[in-house]
Amino acid sequence: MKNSEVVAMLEETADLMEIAGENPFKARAYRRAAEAISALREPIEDLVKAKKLNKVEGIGESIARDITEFLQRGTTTRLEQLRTKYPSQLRTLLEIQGIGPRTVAMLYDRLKITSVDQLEEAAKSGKLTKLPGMGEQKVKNILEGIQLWRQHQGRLPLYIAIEIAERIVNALKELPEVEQILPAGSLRRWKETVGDLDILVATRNSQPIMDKFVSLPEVQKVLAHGPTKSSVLMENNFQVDLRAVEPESFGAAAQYFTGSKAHNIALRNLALKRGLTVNEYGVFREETGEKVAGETEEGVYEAIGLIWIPPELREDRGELEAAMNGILPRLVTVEDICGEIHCHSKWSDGFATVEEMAKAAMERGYEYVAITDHSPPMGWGVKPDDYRRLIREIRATSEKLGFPILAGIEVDIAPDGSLHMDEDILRQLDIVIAAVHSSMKMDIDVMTRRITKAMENPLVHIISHPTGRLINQRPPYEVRVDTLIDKARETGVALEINASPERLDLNDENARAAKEAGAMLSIGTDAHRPEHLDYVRFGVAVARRAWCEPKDILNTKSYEQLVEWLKSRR
DNA sequence: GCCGTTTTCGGCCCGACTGTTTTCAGTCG
Repeated sequence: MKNSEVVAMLEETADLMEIAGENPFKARAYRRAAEAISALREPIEDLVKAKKLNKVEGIGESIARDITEFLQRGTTTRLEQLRTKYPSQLRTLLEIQGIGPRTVAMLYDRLKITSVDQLEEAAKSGKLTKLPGMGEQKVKNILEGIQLWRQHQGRLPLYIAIEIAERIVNALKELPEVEQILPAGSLRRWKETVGDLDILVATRNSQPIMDKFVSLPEVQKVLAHGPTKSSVLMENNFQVDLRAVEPESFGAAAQYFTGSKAHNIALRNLALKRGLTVNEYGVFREETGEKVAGETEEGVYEAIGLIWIPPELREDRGELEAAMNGILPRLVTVEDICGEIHCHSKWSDGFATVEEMAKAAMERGYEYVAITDHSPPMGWGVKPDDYRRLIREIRATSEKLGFPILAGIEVDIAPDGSLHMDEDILRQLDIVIAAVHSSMKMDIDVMTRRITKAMENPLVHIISHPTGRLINQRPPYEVRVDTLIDKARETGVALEINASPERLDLNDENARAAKEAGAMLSIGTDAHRPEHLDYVRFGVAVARRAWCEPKDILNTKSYEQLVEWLKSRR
């Protein structure tokens, strides 16, 4: 039984409890338990066997009993009872904007509506307006919500959301009323996908800003238009919220709207223990109502006895405890990166010459670049004889430019774990990156062995995009990441954080596990054009979300240190 | 249902917006 199945059970229980109108705090307890389980790194069955289940914060006697029963029977008595009152397919209705658990329950109790189709039918036939609290406008909103639900696109990849955010920020900051403007939310935390965008402005006169915002040309629909908050849908139904606050509250609002939700709840609870309440306007003493912070984010954290926490860490994954003890990591930055160590040239599937890629690295202030073109059997892979010529070109270009260019390769790992390139060539190369590009539907153990075998090869320095996922396009192949991490620590092979924005592979959680295990990580952009070198910011973001410091990242090393490290593998 | 450096009972994050309400419930983030 996978942990994710337990999470699904807990979430279904929580949803049905809310629909059934049970004590909302009970439902929240189930939701918190679901979050706790999904953050677990070990199989939940191990915890049950060790009788450590209720050691997990948020899981008490009762939920522990549910989980144990679920592992034995595949369901729980509680869930079965809830399902007799309200069928589980009602949960789909909760996905429609504007419909919550109270409405779902009423729709079912009064009209036996269980599906989106039935809801649409009832809305169109006028049955809904006969229900309490249902007016014409609400029915209209429900119909629109259904339409949106049908064409729902899900979360946008970070790099696309960033472009949208930058466009909006640039348009709004022209207004003289805007004193400060900041995209907050999961975008500011550099989460790999963004569900919606929260933009914050500091102003003393919000109306002109709100009016301009809701009438931006890209806006498809206005969901809300008030003096402190407006919400719109952009193309692809991407929701953008704009919030306005007074400058005195900007820090508190930035903190609040950056989230994550879990971080904020934990922060508020911590504040309450110290007699303080926190909201988006500031930090206040509970007794007197006196405001003690709010203008800056640093001040908000300081008032609660914490040092400022970088947004990338705000996921309630231990950052509050660390900040309380003043031991937050000194997170790696783009400026710490000394060179690009994964990119391609025209020799394989890139679009620029070796020289153009090297110049792009020089322009970015790097100390070095590694050209790592593909091997066969990739269709565009460089054949062994050509690779010898490529190495000569790299050496000559490096000399001509007076700039260190490492000769490298991104060599394909065959299904049996061998490498698709002649060994004498691999020996001549300064840096060897190995990666899986084919036969991705293997058994998990075979795939794990395939990659660990490549790691055992002393010619290999780095494993690129270790899980093969493409965000919103392709799930990771089945592989035991924990085993790869163990092998990385054992062999000294680095695991890559591939910074290509569609990959971000390793992801933040796996990268953090690797960091904590003491494995080396590298950040490579996998650039196929000079401008792709700028993807480094996405790779650094993953590393920061993984709590990485400069020492954890291979290419924060100087050229000399890197060469020494590469040679030590041989 | 969970939890405890005030508590084993009584709290649980909290404010804005909308649409329906004559003062508030539901939803959302």
